[in-house]
Amino acid sequence: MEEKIKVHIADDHKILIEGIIAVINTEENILVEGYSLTGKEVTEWAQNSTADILILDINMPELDGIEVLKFFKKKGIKIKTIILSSYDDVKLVEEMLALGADGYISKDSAGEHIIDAIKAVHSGEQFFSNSIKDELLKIFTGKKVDPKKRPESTISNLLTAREIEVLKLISKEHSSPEIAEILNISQSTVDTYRKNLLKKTNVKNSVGLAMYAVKNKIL
Amino acid sequence: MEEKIKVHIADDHKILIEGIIAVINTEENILVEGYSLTGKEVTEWAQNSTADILILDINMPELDGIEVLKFFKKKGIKIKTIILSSYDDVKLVEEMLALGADGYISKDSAGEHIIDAIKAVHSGEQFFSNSIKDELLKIFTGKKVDPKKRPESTISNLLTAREIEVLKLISKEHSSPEIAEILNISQSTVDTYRKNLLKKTNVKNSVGLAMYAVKNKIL
DNA sequence: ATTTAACTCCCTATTTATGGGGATAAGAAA
DNA sequence: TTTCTTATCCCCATAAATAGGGAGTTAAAT
Repeated sequence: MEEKIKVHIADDHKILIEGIIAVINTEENILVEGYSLTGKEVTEWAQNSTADILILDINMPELDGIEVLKFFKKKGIKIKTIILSSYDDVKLVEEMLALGADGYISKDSAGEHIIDAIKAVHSGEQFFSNSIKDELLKIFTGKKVDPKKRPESTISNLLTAREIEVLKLISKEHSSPEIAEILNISQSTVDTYRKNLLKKTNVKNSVGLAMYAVKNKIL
Repeated sequence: MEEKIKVHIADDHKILIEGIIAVINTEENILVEGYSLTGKEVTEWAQNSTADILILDINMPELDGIEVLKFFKKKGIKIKTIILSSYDDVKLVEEMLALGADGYISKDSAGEHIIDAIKAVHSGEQFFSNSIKDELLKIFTGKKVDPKKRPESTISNLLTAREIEVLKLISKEHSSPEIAEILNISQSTVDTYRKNLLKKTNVKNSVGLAMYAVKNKIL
C-alpha cells in the first residue's frame, strides 16, 4: 500500500481549517498532519517539515501568504503549495505563480476541489480552479506561453504606453473629452483606448479601470 | 425526546459552509437544514423559513450581512441570527447588535464555539466570542479606541449608511440599474444617492467615488 | 519586404451618468 | 409642535460611457 499524502493547512480562520480537515478526512489517501493559524507559524513549521503539501491562505494578518512564499524562496524551502484565495484576490495569481505556488483554488469552490487539487499537485501537476483559469487566460491572451517561462511584468506587456497614460488620466477623474484635450488627440481615439482597456483588463467600467490601476500601482 | 435545532448557514465561501456543517454534524441535537451562498438567497429563503437559527457571514459580495439584517428588520422577519465575522469586521459589532443579532462569533474561533453559540442563542441567550467581547470592552471603556481603527467616524458623519452602501456597490463596478436591483429600490433613488455622494465627497465622477472609497477604506 | 503592433480616427447606436428641479413619509431631534 | 435628517421616488435634460463595426499611418520586427 502506498503512503498517505501529508498535508499542512495555514489559515487564520480555525473554522475553515476544521472544514478542510473534515473534507479531507473523507479521503483515505490524504492525511492532515497539522495546521498553522498565522503566517509566522507557517514559516517556523516549514523549517522542519516532512509534509508533502501546504494549503496556504492568502489573507492572513501580519504575515500573509505572499510573504510566506517569499520567505520560502529566500530560504530555499521547497514545499508544494496550494493557494486558497477569496474571490477578490484573483489578481494576485501571477505573483503567486512567480513565487512558486503549484495550485490555486478559491474558497467559494466546493470542498471536493481541494481533494482534486491535492492529488494533482502531489503528482507533480499544477491545479487551478475555474475562476483562476479565466484570469490566466486573459493574461496570456493568444500567446501560448510555457508556464515555466512566463514573463515577469505583465501590466506593461498587457497594456501599451498610451493605454497606460489614458488609464492614469481616467483614474484622476478625467472624462474622455478632457483626456482628448490633455493628450492632444481626438475623443474617438480616447474612446478606442477605453474599449481596449476594458477588454484587456476584463473589468466592467471606468470604476473597474481605476481599481485596476490602484491594485497594480499604476498611479 | 426533544426536537432538533434547525440551522441555516449563509456564507459565500462554500468550503466554510461545508466545514461548519461537518462540525455541527458531530452534535446530535442540531441539524443544518440548508445554506445560502449570497445575501439575496438568504432574504428569499427567510420569507418561508422554519429554521430556528441563521448563521450569517458579514462579508458577502453584493448584499452583505448588514443589508440582510436590515431587510429582516424592515420586513418584520424574526430569525435568531448568529453573526460570523472575520477579524477585520469587529468594528461592526455595534451596528450588528443594533440590528438585532443574537450572537457574534469570529471565524478564527474553534468550531465547538459554534455549537455553544447555537445552543445559547436557541435557549434565548446572547453569545459572543472572546475577541468580540474584548472589542466591546474597548469600545465602552474609553472613547478613544485608536484613531487609526476608526477613521470612518468622520465619514459616517459625512455620509449616511445608505449612501455608504451605494458607494460600496459603485466601487464594485455595479451600475445604477444593478444597484437598484440589489438594494431593492428604484433607480431614481440610486441616482439621488449618486448625486449626494458626488456633492458630499466633492469628486467629479464615479471613478472619484471609487477612489474616495479606497482612500477611506470603505471597502 | 512583409507582417505586426501601436497609434490614430470615424460611424452608429444604446445605455449610464450627471445635474437641476421638486416631493413625500417616517423618525429623530429640538 | 415644528424642524431636520434620512430614505425614498419622480420629472426633465444633457453629457459621458459603452459596444460594435471599420480603417489609415508609422515604425519596428521577422
